[in-house]
Amino acid sequence: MKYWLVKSEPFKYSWDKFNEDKKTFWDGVRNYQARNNLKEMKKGDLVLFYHSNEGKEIVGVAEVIKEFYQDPTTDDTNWVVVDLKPKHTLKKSVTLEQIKTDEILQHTGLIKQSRLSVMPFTEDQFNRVLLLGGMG
DNA sequence: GCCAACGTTGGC
DNA sequence: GCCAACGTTGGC
Repeated sequence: MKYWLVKSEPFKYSWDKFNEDKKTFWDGVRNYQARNNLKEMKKGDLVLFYHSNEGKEIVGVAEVIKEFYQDPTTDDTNWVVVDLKPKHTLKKSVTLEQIKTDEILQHTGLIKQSRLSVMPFTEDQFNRVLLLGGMG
């Protein structure tokens, strides 16, 4: 199983909205590196949900329930989506501030490549987020 | 609102 | 194939 992190601006699509919807297809990815990451997601993989701009914190964990397929919001076959459903809400959000100063998490793409919207996490990094999020 | 980082586009 | 110009993202 693999681990990932996706970003969303809460203004556009928040964790709360995601929980109301019960599931969503992850659309709007228009960057090849992020797209390639989407394509590598397998059913059952766990995905951290990060609020960018507003909040700047990891708020929950989602699960991949359907692997990649053509993005229904465009005819351009370059772009794909995956289906996600909410799994856990973190007891405590893990803030960017914490991530930047944490020995394990400061090495994640969130810090090193701040513009990438879909990125892989290692198991260690993933577990560290759960621990800091009060889910350990 | 500004700016750094970085991806993409297009002229040559 | 290089590189300048431009656009977008996201932190501050």
